[in-house]
Amino acid sequence: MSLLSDLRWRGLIHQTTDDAGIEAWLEERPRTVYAGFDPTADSLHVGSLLGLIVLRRFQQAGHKPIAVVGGATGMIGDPSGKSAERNLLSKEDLQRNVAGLGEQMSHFLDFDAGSCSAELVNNFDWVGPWSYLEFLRDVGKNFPVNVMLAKDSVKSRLGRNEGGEGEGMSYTEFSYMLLQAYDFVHLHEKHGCELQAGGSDQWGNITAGIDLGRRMRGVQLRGLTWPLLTKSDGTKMGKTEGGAVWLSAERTSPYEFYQYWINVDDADVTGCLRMLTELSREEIETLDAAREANAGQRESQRRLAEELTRLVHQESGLAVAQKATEIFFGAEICDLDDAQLTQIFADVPNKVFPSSRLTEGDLTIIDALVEAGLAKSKGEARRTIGQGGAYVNNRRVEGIGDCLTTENLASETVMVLRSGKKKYALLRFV
RNA sequence: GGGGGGUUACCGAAGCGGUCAAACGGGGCAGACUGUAAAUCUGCUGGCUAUGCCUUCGCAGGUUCGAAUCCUGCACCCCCCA
Repeated sequence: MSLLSDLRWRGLIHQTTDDAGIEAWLEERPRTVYAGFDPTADSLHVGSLLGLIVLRRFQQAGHKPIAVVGGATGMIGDPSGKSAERNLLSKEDLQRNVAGLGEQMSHFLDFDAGSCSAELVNNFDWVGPWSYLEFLRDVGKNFPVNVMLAKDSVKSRLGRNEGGEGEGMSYTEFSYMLLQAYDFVHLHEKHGCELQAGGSDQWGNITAGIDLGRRMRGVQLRGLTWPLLTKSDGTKMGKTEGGAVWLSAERTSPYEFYQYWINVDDADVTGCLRMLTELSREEIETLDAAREANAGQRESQRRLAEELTRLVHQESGLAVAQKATEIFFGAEICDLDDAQLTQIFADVPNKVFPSSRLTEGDLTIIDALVEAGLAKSKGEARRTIGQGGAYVNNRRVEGIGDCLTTENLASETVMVLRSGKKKYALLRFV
């Protein structure tokens, strides 16, 4: 199957500049494709995962991917899809963020693959040296304002302003598309890049680049967009109450990441499997059929979580996430050492006690629940235990007045206390 | 300025001298069920050194053996008349 028909089947094609010809054009010989990434944070999140995966697929099909980090454009702020003016980031913040993103991308793209090696570039490198006058003369000259005003990203902001709502748009944001358009021309010149891919909200910026290429250099560039990753209820994929789901283990632990995908709705899971994983069409169709027959099995979600966690956090991260899942959902805790427990429960509040309290029988489970913050008062702790909601190392506590002893240690110095289904605390005895 | 009504636990709302740590509903917590879903069902829901003790019904006093409940003053809110 050709790359493009695979992408189509996966639902990754929203629009192309050349529906009829682009498939053959891609089959003809290896091409160079680029996608941009916003350096608004030092880590990518699920929102930008799709871009990485699309580039990865292009590379697997023998094309050369270029990931552009918007060190320059990030200073301006892309108005596409935004209702209000963006806050500008400082140069230093951007530099740090760009470095962070590069590291993450290395897990998705192969930077050492001969002629189709991936490249990571920062558009600050070529935008920075421009002087304002030069830019206006060489680039700005090619942008008819009436065309710019017709772009959706601009029209919606101006329209809102007339109605008295929204904030309109600054000249700075208005200029954003010139910078991104010029990126495309630059990449064509220096890297032979002829195709820009992006989310569907990037269409206006992509076509601006194509127009600029034609005007400045008389070349034919191409564009392709993927649909925005949304859930069946219309909200964005990759958001939790706690904020975005990040790709860095520091911001979103492998366990949380794994859990996010395990919990994807039935209605959304097939789309995620197609768009985000590299499972074959046959495998995905088998999963779909299995899910329709017995949704409770949730094999689809499990595979999705597994594939993505492995891709983002490698085999080791997946193993930790799966072990943590097993434990967080009730498996009795045994045969683990301090280091493993500390890692699995890294996100859980922990409390240190002198070990003498264990040997002297000075620590009742009631006190432990209160001191570890799992109960607001001793009364509440008593109630929880009485109702069968307290667990030590995932084994239900039977006696209300019981004391903890060294017998209860799960490993050398650690004990795991739990209240209810999910509230955990780690007790460390030193 | 005059008259009336209100202020109860996380929220809403009963209670009108003892049986009130305070009905009921929501929320929250725990349990069962289940697909780590939705719905449903059950229990709990001020604190403690715990068959008892302490603190809570706008605030401060008072009456009474006994007050969330009665009286006085204060604060805030709502309505009606000027």
